[in-house]
Amino acid sequence: MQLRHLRYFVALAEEMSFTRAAERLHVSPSPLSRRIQDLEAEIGFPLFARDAARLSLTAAGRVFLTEVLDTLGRVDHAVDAARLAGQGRLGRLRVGYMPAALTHRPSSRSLAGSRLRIRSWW
Amino acid sequence: MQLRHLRYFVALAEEMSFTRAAERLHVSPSPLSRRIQDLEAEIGFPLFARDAARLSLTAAGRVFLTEVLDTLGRVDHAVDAARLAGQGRLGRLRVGYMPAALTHRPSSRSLAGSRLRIRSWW
DNA sequence: TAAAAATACTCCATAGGTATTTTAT
DNA sequence: ATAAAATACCTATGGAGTATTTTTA
Repeated sequence: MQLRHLRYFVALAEEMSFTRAAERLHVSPSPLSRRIQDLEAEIGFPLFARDAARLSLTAAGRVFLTEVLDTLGRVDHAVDAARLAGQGRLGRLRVGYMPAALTHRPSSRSLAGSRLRIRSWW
Repeated sequence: MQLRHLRYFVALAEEMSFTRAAERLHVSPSPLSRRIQDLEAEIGFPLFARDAARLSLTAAGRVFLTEVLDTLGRVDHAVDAARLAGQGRLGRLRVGYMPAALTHRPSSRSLAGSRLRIRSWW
């Protein structure tokens, strides 16, 4: 499986038309059709239902779309985060659990000495 | 960028040797070397430092490794989740915020009628 | 000098384009 | 009959293998 296949899938799922999705991807409908078939063959189940000339996502396809959108977003994020780290603008991020933060907003003072800043709260 | 490149990167980052990583990937060291170069050229910054015949990850490379491992895990998860959905064994998952759950374990009764079950708690 | 990585060169697999056929409206 | 998708066929690009060179310990 290649990222290209996933991007083709997203375009088709969002456009729901091989013709329009192909335009958006700057390829002709033919390779798009085959890449989608390749993808479905590889994962072993259909992502689209082609019955009655109307394209629709299968139940599996709907879940796959959600997951794939998340995955593609993370690919971009991986590059961004690595670039920032390379520029020294991002260190290791430690994620912890802070019971008091569930009810009280931490003071800026408690973050002194780190590069962390409070950007949002509820 | 292709998933293949990311898998090659992970293998090399974990083995820290083109020779060993190539074995693990069942390819020869030559294409591995070029795919890594391709990847670095594409993202625009080096992931490995090759100085003094000793391979090491750059700061950017360390962050990229973390992010990419997460991404690759999500690709697998996307397929698994979609397959389950196709078999009718997974519906839409709604994630919410439940204040009481922060201090009290929800009763099984409160989940009656759904397919949700309590699998772990703290 | 030995071992590992990079490079040169060739071959093959995968992806894309165009033309054509099929299918449903 | 028309429009969209699938298929056939050919071409082109990207990836892999082998052989060779470079580099460093």
